[in-house]
This record gives sequence, structure tokens and C-alpha cells, in this order.
Amino acid sequence: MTNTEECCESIEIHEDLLNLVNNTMPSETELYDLAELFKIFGDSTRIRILFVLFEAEVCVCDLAQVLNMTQSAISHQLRILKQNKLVKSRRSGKSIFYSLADGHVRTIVAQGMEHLTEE
Amino acid sequence: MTNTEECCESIEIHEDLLNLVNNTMPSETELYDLAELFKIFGDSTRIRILFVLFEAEVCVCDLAQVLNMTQSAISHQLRILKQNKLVKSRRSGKSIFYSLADGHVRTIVAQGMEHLTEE
DNA sequence: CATACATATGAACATTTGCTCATACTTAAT
DNA sequence: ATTAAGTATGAGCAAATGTTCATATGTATG
Repeated sequence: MTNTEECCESIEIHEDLLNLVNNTMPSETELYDLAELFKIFGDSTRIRILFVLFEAEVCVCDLAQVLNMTQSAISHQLRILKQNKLVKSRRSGKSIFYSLADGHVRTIVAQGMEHLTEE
Repeated sequence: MTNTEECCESIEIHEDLLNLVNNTMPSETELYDLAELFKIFGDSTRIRILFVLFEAEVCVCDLAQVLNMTQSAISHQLRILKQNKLVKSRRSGKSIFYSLADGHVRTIVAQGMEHLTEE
């Protein structure tokens, strides 16, 4: 049950650390999902899509035009955003309108911006 | 100055959208930096490192041991975390101790967790 | 029904990314 | 000065990722 491996020539501290980590760290699944979530925000195309959706509900071709990108490229990214529940869609005639699905999206992006602007 | 391209067979809405986007969207550089920031959080190894650092200041070999990974792998990731100012380091003898550099890190991760747990 | 418009999707390709391995750097101890 | 411990780093490789291209699906209109 105790940790017998050595490291940095000290043992006790590591036991404490192991206990701390085992008690406070989320499960592997949660950690994986969390990383997956942030991965979504980690692409400038998707970030730009989100910033447009902060302002208005828009259709795919509008997004493509405003962001100066291929309709296909936008569609692929919208798929990812939708699969991860960051975005929802609504059909209106031939067009499909996308909008934010969650308030957390705004908060997370805002926190990221804060980190950047503060030095 | 006006947008002459067509899309979805409506023009006026697009002008409004364009104005909105041009006025509210951050610069290309900011958007890129923002995506780069989130990219850091978008890897489970780095997330796990951060969760350890939420609890304590630890040296590299401790991290490697607790997370059951190579010292080299951990070092590479710490380099990335440090370059992006999410983590700071302090030398003590042969060891180098790492700790959180910024309170935003906790907030951002917490927001991400919230998004996951709420449905 | 045929056509055009709006969107979605699969395959292919190039780029990026994270780990491993080997090795270099830094500090302390003998 | 040597040696060993702790850490950093570059090269190489496999896996993941984002875009393009071609094509399919869905919807309205004539």
C-alpha cells in the first residue's frame, strides 16, 4: 500500500503527495473529457465561429463568408462544436442556423481572454 | 465598402452581421493567442499536471512518478506550460519545483469542469 | 420531376502534436 | 575532478488534426 519507490531522495513527502493527488484528482474519464473540451477551444477557426455566435444566430454560409473560409471547412468545425454541445442548430428552409448552446462557453472564453490581457 | 457577395439570398442581414463581427471580434492575433492558450489545456497529461499543482508545489520527478510517466515526457509538457505562463519554477538544489503561475488557471479549469458536470 | 441552393460528409493530404530515446546541462557530494 | 542525481532538449516516429475536394443529402422552386 505504501510507496517504496524513491525519488529526490525523500520518501515521506511523496506519500503525502500521493494521498493528496489520489483524493483530489478527478477520475481518468473526467480528466480526459476535460481535455477534450478544451481541445475544442484550441483552434482559431472554432474560436472565431464562437465569437460570431456570441453576437448572433447565423447560418453556415454566413459564417463561411464572414470568416472567409470554405463552407465545407466551417461545416466540419460546426459538427465538432455541436457534438460537444457547445452549439445548437435550427433548420429554416434550406438554411441551418447555429447558435450558442451553453452559457459556459462565454465564461470560459472570457476567462481565457482575461488571462491573455493581464500581462 | 459594402458587401456585394450574395449568400442565402439575403443581403441586408449580412451587412449587419459583418458590422457586428467587425466591431466586436478581437484581432486575428488575439484570436490566435486565445486558441493557443486553450490548446494548452487540451491535453490530458497537461491537465493532470495542473491538477497536481492545484494541490502542491512539486518537482519534476515527483510529477513523473505520481502521474506514472517518463521524466522526459513530463519535462516536455512543463516546458510548454511554463512558456505559456501557466506554471512557474524554482530551483532547490538539484531539484526544480513547479507551481501554478496564475489564478486564472484554476478558474478556467473549474469552468470547464462545470460545463461537463452540468449534463 | 428537375434544378438550384444550403449543408453535411467521407477520403486524402499535409501539418501538428506528444511520446520515446539518447544525450546534454546543472548541481551536489565524494 | 569524478561521479551521480535531477532536469532539459533535440531528433525521430506514430497518432491526431484541419483543410480541401468530390460527392451526397435535404429543401424549396419552377
